[in-house]
Amino acid sequence: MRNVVYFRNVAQTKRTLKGKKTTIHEIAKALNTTASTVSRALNNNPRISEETRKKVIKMARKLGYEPNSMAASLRRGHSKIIGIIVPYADRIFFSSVIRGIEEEVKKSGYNVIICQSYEKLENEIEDVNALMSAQVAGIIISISRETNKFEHLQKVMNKDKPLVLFDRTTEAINTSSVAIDDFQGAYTSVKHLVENGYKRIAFFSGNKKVSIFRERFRGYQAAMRDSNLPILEEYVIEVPSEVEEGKAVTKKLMSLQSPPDAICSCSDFSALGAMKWLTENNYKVPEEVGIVGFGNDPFTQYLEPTMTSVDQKSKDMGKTAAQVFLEQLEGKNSIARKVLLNPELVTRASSQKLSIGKSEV
Amino acid sequence: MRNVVYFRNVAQTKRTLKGKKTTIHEIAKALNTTASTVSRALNNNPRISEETRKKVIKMARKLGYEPNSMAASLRRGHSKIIGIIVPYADRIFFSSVIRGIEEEVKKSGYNVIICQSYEKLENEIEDVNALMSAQVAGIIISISRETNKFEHLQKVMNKDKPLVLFDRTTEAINTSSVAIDDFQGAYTSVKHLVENGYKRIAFFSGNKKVSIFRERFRGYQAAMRDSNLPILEEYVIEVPSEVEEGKAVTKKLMSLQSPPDAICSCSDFSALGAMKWLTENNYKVPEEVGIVGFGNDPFTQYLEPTMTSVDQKSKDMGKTAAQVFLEQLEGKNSIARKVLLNPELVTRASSQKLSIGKSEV
DNA sequence: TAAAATTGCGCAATCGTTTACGCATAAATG
DNA sequence: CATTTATGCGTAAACGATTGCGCAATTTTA
Repeated sequence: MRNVVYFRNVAQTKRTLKGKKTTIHEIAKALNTTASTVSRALNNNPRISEETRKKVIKMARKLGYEPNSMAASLRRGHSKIIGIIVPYADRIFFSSVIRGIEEEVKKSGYNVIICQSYEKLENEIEDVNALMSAQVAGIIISISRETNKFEHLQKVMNKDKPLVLFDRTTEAINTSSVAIDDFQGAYTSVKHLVENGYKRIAFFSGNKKVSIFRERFRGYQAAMRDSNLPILEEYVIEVPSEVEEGKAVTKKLMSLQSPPDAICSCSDFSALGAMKWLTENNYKVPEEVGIVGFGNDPFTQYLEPTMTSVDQKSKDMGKTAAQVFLEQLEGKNSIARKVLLNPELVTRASSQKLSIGKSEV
Repeated sequence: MRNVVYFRNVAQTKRTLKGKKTTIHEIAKALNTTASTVSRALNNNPRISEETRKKVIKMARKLGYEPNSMAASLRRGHSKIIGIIVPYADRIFFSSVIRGIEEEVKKSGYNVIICQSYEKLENEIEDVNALMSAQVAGIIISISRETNKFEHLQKVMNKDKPLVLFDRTTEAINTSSVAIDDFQGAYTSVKHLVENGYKRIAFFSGNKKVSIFRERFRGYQAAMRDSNLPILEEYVIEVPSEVEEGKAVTKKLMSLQSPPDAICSCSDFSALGAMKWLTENNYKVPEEVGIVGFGNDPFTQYLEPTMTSVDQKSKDMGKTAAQVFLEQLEGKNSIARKVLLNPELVTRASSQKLSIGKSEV
């Protein structure tokens, strides 16, 4: 089952010019000075004359000097590398956050090293160890679903290294975090549905053990209450974030005596399942049933009808996490920050039975 | 425009236990031996007795020893970190490859550090420098569209560090690469369309300056020729990978005197544009026009109709790139390998006007 | 049983920087 | 003009591991 069509082996140019990598010592020797002067010149230390600095830089270039940041890091006690741990690096949400972080920290000369926990606590712990061993400047992490112990994270803090949680946060350790306001996300979704004339609004919940899902559920409850709508027990269902699950649940929901006329979901995928089942069974979306997803996965904009969804501001989240991290790193404040970002409801066709073209009631 | 709802500042526990990180020297002292013995014991050096090894490991654990891999790397001359450079880390294709690489190299104790070139040669060069400075073991890269000089990559090779290209490769430097067989991908797509009864097959090409697109075009040509179908000049169009572009081009195509009855696209997005325009204008897909995309982006499976597309084997590609890299690293062969993976045509509804339910003509 | 090989471990150099100290010389201050 | 203060740079000790070399003690081989 090797997926290889053909290998082609090409003789490779013998690498000859072994060129002994040049260090600051060579530069010093060439300039008849010492390594300390060179180091200082290269690091813009004010205690060096402009003249010397110029000469050093010139010679460095001439000799093709390339700094060894590992040696520097060893001496300094930490590197300019930031560890990131996510459950999966190829989920659009996480890869987008990663991109946001990378963009932001690069400005300050940092790089990021990526680890995946695959939702396993065990992997997460190993990753933390590997990162600490690599002497990262600190860690930015979205904890795995499984994580219920936090010694490994506490250890990071004990070493005085910045630790920033994002999206999947916890109150169990006292450190900075960045997340979206999940309550607000769900609240806005429901309000939007109400404004568009839907009244019997079902809720696809997530695992209530996870705080972000509890928050979203609270948002749903509050919005329903504020809209003077009843919260029916049979309308609130825990649905895994899968298309098929969404289909199955929708089928059940629609066979109730009094089926819902809208679905507010905690996941784009279960929302998609709902939409698929409905259209396959000749229900009109959004005319008969309105749908709002959560996550604003790219696919939502390509569906027919296009799907309204809550955007989680992933890139912003990355950027903000990076900022909080760097702030912590500069050591300005040893105070834990809890940042909540505003989610954005991206309204599309699936939730607007009224006034197609207009925006609100 | 700061997207912050509220900050909450929480007093942070004063970190007291400064605990002087323990090194192999402390372990040695505690055991009344030397650092070399400890180092050897910890690294499974055969020249150490099992008894001593046991004692060392026990003491290491007791003292909460954590290795400083930077010190080790400095001594060794390279770290156990692999640099990855991609145009964008949040594109599903790249993030998927990254995941594949990470999964594979982790087994050998390596970590990956991610850089983004944003399709700029300038960034790519800077990234290479940063990675070299960080003393990475080597680099795995998908070059930017802009990259037309290769000194920065040659430099990596000159330092005897493995360099592996993936997807976006080049013949300009003599190093290993992993890509899919783009010719085959397009060829199979067209053959599939022919087998499903389509004859007037248009081709959405990419930028012909890029080799992967040239290959795909060759695949299209060959398949048409092998099927005894004419290649009409007006059916071959260079279309940027955008939904709107796909729409516009399709509109033009369908207003030809003799419009195509199928579209083979080099991009899922332009293919989606085609499909959107067609359904919006009351053409039936796949009955009147068949469509095949390229990339197998996740959204293709959620469309209505579901879209046939060529899967680029991104995770496999990552895995393979990692394997080739590690092989190169072990230094077994200083021979450049050019690996081509087989793409996989994922057949769905958009390309099968015949025999819905059956598989072939 | 003498010679050779193996085992187990210590010594000390090394990887390439950074940085606390110290010491001149020059400039600023009173 | 005598003190400070500032400027510019060298000395040498880290940072924490790895490893070639050497030397006993033990085991194997002939």
